Amino acid sequence: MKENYHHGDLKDELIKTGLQAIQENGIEKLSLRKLSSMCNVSEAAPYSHFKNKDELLIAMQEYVTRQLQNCLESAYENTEEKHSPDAILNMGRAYVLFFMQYPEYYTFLFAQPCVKIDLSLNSCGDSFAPFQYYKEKAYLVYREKGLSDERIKYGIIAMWAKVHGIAAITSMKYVKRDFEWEDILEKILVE
Amino acid sequence: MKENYHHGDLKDELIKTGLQAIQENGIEKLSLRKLSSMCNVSEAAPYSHFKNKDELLIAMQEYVTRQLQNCLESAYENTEEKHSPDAILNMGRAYVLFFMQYPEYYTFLFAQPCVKIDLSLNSCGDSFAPFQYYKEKAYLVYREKGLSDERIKYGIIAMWAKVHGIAAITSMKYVKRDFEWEDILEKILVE
DNA sequence: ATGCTATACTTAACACTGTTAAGATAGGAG
DNA sequence: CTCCTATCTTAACAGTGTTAAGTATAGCAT
Repeated sequence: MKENYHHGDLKDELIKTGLQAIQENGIEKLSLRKLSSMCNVSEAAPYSHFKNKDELLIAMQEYVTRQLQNCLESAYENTEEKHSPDAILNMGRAYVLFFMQYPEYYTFLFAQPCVKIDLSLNSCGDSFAPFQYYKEKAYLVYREKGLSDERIKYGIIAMWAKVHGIAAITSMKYVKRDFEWEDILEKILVE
Repeated sequence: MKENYHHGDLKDELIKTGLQAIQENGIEKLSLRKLSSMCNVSEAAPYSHFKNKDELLIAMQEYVTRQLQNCLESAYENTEEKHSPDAILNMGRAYVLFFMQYPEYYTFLFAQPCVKIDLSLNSCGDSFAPFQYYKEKAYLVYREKGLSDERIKYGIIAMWAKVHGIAAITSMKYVKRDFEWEDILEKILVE
């Protein structure tokens, strides 16, 4: 029977239902065994597709990171003047909004010891892709302004700190919903 | 024997050696049983002092929060002109430095579902004490400048976002050590 | 079609986790 | 001294990640 053996798409289903479970109950409530039974599969089945739980979590993180990346890209593509500060603001909005839509993702992405985030300006390797993308686009904006490389570097990191800071705060539990993050973002991001 | 029964100070020792363990290996590697054996005590001993593991973690979080609070207070007390922007900058430095000294504390404090952080301006209840303190002192600074209450409110939250953002980034694993957070903080915090 | 083989799965077991129930100990109050 | 209460121990439970050994199936070669 196809019911039992050869699920066909278990690897993907583990990632997707795992992320579903995280959205609902947070990363801490997710166990490999519960996830397995959600997929109608025995407890050891995931080990055919992932070396261990961490490898599955990394795959899930990569999936989320790609989603976030897509949000940033479409935010950038939808700005008319791509070299204007609007580009930075729009991406910032997208970044914050992403973690407001999926508050559990913030902890999942950044509190787990898997994702590598590199903040040096000249990093191109295994950096956090959304920041990499953000950096490149922001560079174009700041360059248009005629800023020195030194100032651009500081500007980019400062911008990242502000955007990421708002995201960190908004995705915290017990943060009141009347938090006017969008106004604040506009005020501190555009200078 | 005093060796076995009536440890005498177990509650405090659990908190302190627990935090020691977190500093070294992070919150994820800390188990109640290992912690118990570190304190030369059986696995069920902590339950005489805490209802469950979460209650112990909350006590540990409160301990760390008090430490952080002390850092902020002495940073404020050590600024000559208490109503100048220097006060805000000094507290920001203290905040970031705290999480650079104990990088594991950031995840422990903010990724755990225990600490409540309330961001509305008029909150006085179970808010995050360091932010509460930060808010009060910053209010005095902004008031000195003659800003409107509306602008003060935004200013404070924006400031908090920037400081907390830098702290979030610096305490991430894989963040290069050449991250000039102090320069950046000075540039984005003083306006 | 048959048989082979690699892949995907199951079952059973292991060590470890948090937690609880029951009982043992010790220090202090009467 | 006796009893009481707080503090601790031992033993057990269910749940966790992980591994070893075995089973089933799909796809391939023959």
